[in-house]
Amino acid sequence: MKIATYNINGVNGRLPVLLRWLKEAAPDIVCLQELKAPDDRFPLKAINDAGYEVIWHGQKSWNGVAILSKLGRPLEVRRGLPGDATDMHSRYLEAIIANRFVIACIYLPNGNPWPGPKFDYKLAWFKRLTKHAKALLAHDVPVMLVGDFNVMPTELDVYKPESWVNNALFRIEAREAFERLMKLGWTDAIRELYPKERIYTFWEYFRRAFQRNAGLRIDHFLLSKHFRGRLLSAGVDVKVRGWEKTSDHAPVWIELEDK
DNA sequence: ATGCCTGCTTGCAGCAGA
Repeated sequence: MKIATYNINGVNGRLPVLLRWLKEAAPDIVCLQELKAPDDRFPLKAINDAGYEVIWHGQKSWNGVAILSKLGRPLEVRRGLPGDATDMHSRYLEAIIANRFVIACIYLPNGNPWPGPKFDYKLAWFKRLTKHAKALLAHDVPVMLVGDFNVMPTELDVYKPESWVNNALFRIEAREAFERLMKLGWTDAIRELYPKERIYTFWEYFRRAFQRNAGLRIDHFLLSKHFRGRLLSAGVDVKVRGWEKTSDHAPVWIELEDK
């Protein structure tokens, strides 16, 4: 079973890229972030025609998440992260896949500029996520948190760490929040298989970042202990970042042994 | 320190992204 995450940066503007990648990579499950479209502008027919059932939570202009599946329609269990009824951003969607596991599609706030209210919102969101993640783990069923966490966990995840220390994606408070989440018992799937390699999932549009491989690793798969021993492979479809009209993120994927 | 690019908007310049 192949599961992917892809910050698409505009699901309609990038639709040709998305469809081409879906056809080539053929993942069974896909978490999308940054749809940048309201619910009624989601390209449902194109996604269905590509062979996927889908649930989505859109929003005008910004944010928006979706879960695509070839294994039957995802059974939605939650839209929106609990803990703040006033938070209207579409950043969290949780579903059960094929009665086998829970998947949470996550688009964690960017948080820039630091310092400021956006950074405070990021940390607050992180705190809510960690609390909810703890509750999820308490159910003792297979669960994974998948998506754009907008955090580089370590210096290995940044092409030039010293120039990012005051950026919301790499501020120590954000890294510590990520670590607190991880300490609940999650496995970072990419790092599990590649503990020491420089692996990036995002490259800025400017400064010829992609050509220079000046990238960041901010899209992650966090797996509960139930998946131990089932992680077969993982990777980043880097070439997609080089396509015309592409997102600034590349798709990231893992392959799990079927059970 | 800022902008670099890019998508989105009851758009045409400003915001957000990372």
